[in-house]
Amino acid sequence: MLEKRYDPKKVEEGKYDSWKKEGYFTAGDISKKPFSMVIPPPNVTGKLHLGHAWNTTIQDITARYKKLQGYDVMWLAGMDHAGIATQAKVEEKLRKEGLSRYDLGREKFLDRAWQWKAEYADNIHKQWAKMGLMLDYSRERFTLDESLNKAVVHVFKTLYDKGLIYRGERIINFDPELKTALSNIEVEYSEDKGKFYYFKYPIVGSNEFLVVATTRPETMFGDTAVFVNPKDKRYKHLIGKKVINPANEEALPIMGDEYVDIEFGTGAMKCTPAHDPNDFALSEKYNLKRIVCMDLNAKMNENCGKYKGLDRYECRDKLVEQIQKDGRLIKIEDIVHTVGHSERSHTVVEPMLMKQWFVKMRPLADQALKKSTVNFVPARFNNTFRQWMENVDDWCISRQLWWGHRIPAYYNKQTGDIIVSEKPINDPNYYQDEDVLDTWFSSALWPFATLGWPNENAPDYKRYFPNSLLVTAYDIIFFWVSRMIFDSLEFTKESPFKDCLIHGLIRDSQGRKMSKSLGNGIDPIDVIDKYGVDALRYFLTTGSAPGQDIRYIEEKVQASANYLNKIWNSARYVLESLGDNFKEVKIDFNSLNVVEKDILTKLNKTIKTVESLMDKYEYSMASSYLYNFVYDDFCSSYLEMSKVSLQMGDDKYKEVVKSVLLHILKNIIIMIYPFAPFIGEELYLALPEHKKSIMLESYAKALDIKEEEYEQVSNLYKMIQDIRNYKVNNKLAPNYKLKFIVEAKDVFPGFNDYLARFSFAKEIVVVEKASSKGMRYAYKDMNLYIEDDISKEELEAKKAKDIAFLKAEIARSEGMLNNANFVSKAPKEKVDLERAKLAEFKKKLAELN
RNA sequence: GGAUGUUUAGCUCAGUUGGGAGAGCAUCGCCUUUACACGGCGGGGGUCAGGGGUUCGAGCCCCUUAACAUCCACCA
Repeated sequence: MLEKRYDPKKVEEGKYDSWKKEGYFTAGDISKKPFSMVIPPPNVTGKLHLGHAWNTTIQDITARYKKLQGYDVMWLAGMDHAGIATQAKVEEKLRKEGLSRYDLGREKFLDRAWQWKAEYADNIHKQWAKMGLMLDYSRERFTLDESLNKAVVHVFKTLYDKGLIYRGERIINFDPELKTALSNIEVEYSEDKGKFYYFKYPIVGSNEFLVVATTRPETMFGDTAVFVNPKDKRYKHLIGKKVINPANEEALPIMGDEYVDIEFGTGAMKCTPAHDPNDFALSEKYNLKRIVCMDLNAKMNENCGKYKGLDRYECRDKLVEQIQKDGRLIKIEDIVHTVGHSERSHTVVEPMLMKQWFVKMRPLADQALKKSTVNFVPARFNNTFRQWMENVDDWCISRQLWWGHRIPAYYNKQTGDIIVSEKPINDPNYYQDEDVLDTWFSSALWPFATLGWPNENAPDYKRYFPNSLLVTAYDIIFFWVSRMIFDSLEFTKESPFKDCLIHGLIRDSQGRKMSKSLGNGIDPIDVIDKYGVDALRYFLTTGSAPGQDIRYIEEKVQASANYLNKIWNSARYVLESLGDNFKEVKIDFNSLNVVEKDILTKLNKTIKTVESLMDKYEYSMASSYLYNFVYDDFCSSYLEMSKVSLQMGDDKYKEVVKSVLLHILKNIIIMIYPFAPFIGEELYLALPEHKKSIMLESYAKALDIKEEEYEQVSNLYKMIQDIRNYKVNNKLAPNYKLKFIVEAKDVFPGFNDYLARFSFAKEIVVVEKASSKGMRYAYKDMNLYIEDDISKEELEAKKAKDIAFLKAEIARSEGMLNNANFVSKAPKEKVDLERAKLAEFKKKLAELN
């Protein structure tokens, strides 16, 4: 027998290990149709947060649902080496030991990184288990695995040979703290307070000077020109002359280009080709020198005279001081401008001219735009993807790190010639590039490289690629989804997955992003310990619209747990009702009483609706329909009715009622199970007949029955509600006994018993024509009179209220029906329905008068 | 500057081809009725952001305004 209370801890205990042990998570039943997903591999940097919990729960619901539907579900487990993030963590740990990575050297450092990985992978495995994820661990991959490296190297080489990967000198975003290049999307921009410095630049051969404003004086050592707009009347005459750079006294040409905004600043702009992408473009156009003035620690270099070795900001202060002493500082304004920060270290990135490896994006992006068949859900995210693809720049893929896939390029020590090779080159005349690839370069191959590709005959690749579904949050579309799409189309000639389900971000109760600095993060494990994992899963995946952000609200998790407790207790009632000698009988729908027919019909409709919504990944709406059925139709209505049904009729019918109860319960359990697998399994195993696990079941199936509306049953439910209402309004105790007269041609068998149970009736009389003066309630083809010492005023008040209501309805209905357009243009059913309503209202009104 | 989203009950949010506005929490009243007090029953509370349009009919479709949010681009 079930405990009185749903206790998540007890329910969850042992189940995950047993599922795993039984091999339920392992795909490979080739008699079934495949359904495949790959987990977005979490970084091996730390604990999983609520965002992961949300993302993986969506996938797990899908996996469990598809499995019950009869698919061979393959949900591949895996993790990401997360180059920058992990290396930063490992280095931080080393720093606490007083070491730097250079003290250890590459080999030993990587040993430490692998140790770190092992430790955190272990954490992640534990958290996945807690969440109940049916991941296929037999196929687990890590982005640095040998097999993935093979794919990475192959992709690199192929793209290089096609000219789609090149090594070139361009302005990249440099993270001075982590000392590596970043791609454009690893830079986050924010509105920061800064200063706008106005300096005098003396004009050569004149007493005049030009005022130039800058936010970054330290880059003045890299200036190679000053630009003005040729249409700018103030400066037009100066073009071709020279000015003195107040930082280093060098003469710079004054040049004209329409790029310069006349309105902005002073209209005169210093040009620093090696430290600004726009200036770089100008340098290409006018063939200007490019002077790098910082080293890889963001310290000033030998081009900066006495400032050499200073930190960039220190240099800025000292230089401004110097210029002020020289009398060339005009003013300093406070401004707010957007500044790029490293996504990982949050330091201000330095745009710098460097030699790096790039993926030439245009051809790949164009192909992706033309050929992608990925179906984004919700569809609007297709636009997000397309827009990014249409405007994408070349992708800087080299990182000055050690933790990652090392670039398979080898340089000739004498000539510097480059060989890109899939196999290591051991020739002593060559040395390998020191850099590694951007983490996303390998993640981009995840859907196929994990399945054995580039071996196109690998069994998993043939069976599970393209993937059926990918689930991720919208903030990862650029980093990952789009890159999987273009790599997949280039290398496999197919889109990597059929559907791409996009969800939002989880925020705190006030709508703020969860972050370490705010200290508003929530550990899923704490939530699970308090409310159970099923409640957390239910909260995360219900009650929100697809693609929207959600807020973490603890009360909602509590509410979810309460709902599960409700299901638990309804199961307890059903199972206790079955008794000891219960034998399930086949339900013959046509021989049932209407009350049973009514609930089975509602169940049927629920199953169909829920299944069609689940098929569309509309988990929130599916759960909402199920909730309404469980709460209103089953628990609040039928479950109470069944108590009467179980006392009616012969023993045979009792067994039928029990079988109906069991049928409903089983279907509820199956439908709630993908959302709440632990309680689902627990209740399933408590059923009198069951398989070894609910994981071996099939999904809920609707009965093949005629789905009618059972008016008499709805009348009964309405009647009960009216009687309860009557008692409350008249301050009568709920169990106060009253006499009822039911006016009806006939009522279904047991009608009086059902009504009596809920109304505590003193007496129920069913007549065809009543002459009662009691309070009257009207239903379709039925009236109810409550015999009581009711005052005349109350009766009159009720009657007046009823009349007013009916008159209003009649007016509304007539308004519609007198509208010739409505009658002629609206669908016939709607018009007929309205006519029927009007007739009913009129009839009732006539009866009242 | 470009794009997307949001605006519905006190709060947090659902609302799938347009056809009588819903949930959770909160609130008020009654009830320890034998599945459940993590409960039951009943109630109150909304000109669905404003304006215009299409339609017989609009929370839903179109236009427009406003506020908030997010992303992309630019910023000497």
